[in-house]
Amino acid sequence: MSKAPFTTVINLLRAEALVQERFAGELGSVHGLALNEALLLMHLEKAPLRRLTRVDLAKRLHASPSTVTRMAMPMEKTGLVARQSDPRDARLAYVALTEAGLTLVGEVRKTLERRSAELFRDRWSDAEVGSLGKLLGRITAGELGDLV
Amino acid sequence: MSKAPFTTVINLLRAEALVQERFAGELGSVHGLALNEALLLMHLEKAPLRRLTRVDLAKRLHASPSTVTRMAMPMEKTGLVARQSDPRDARLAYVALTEAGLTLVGEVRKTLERRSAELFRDRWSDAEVGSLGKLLGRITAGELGDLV
DNA sequence: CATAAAAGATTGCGAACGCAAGTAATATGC
DNA sequence: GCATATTACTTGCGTTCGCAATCTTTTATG
Repeated sequence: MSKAPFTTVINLLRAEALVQERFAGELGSVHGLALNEALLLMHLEKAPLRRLTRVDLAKRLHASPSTVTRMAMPMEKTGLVARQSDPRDARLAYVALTEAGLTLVGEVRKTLERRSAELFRDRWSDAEVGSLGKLLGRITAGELGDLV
Repeated sequence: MSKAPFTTVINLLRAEALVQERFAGELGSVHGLALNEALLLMHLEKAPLRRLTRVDLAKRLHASPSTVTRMAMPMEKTGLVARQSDPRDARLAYVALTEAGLTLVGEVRKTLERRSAELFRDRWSDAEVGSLGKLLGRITAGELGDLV
């Protein structure tokens, strides 16, 4: 019985923690966003009408619907998202990306792309980065909401 | 300018979230531990005298010292860890693994190994799992506290 | 040797989160 | 057609966490 899967999972947890603390700082000071808020905006950007219901967002963010409700509240106040209702189903409350949100998410994406490149700048070949990304993608294969 | 690094980072975040929600449930119901608590015990297990100061634990867990203080409190009550002081430096308050903690962490490790194997059981070759683990390990290369 | 600086640990405070319960609207079954 | 179940969302409550301030102890500096 090999321990390779266990090692891989442990390394995954550690790598994610490192990335999170590397990215959170600049994301907050430059754009005033938490990492989860940035992901929320990026999911909206990729959604068909640039809007998603709270449960759909929750699934994509691996969060609870209540968390999404509370995350959307301040972002609605600052005008990044807007609340939309569905005329055919009054239960639905879409979180919709506004123009301001669309502008911001573009800048956020640039920041994240630059930071991501820095993460692999030393001692990583393009092939290695690509291979890692591909393997990681297979773990979440089948999930909806591709952010890239 | 390629977007491969960005894609890799996004996939890393998503994969970690998936793993966390896959593992947390069983870890809590079977062993009564959160994932972070399990990692804390495993770090102690690998430490020289099976004990670490709170700041050392904080670095290994990517958490703040105050978080470690608060995490250790209930685990001390349940007898998994014990508080030890250093006769040569009265500032230090070690978190030391007890016999009960040592026993538990062994079972926890078995659970995590089994779950990890399940994660890659379908559609993954041994070589792929090994390659993924190796690449992830390079992200956190240089950090102390190997858990495997 | 005295004073300053640094390090480890703890606590108050506020922010973020999940769960469970509750409300409102739609879907399903007889 | 009406009762029941399901779905979407929200809110109360408790838990967890980081930051900043504080205290104690050790180390550095003059």
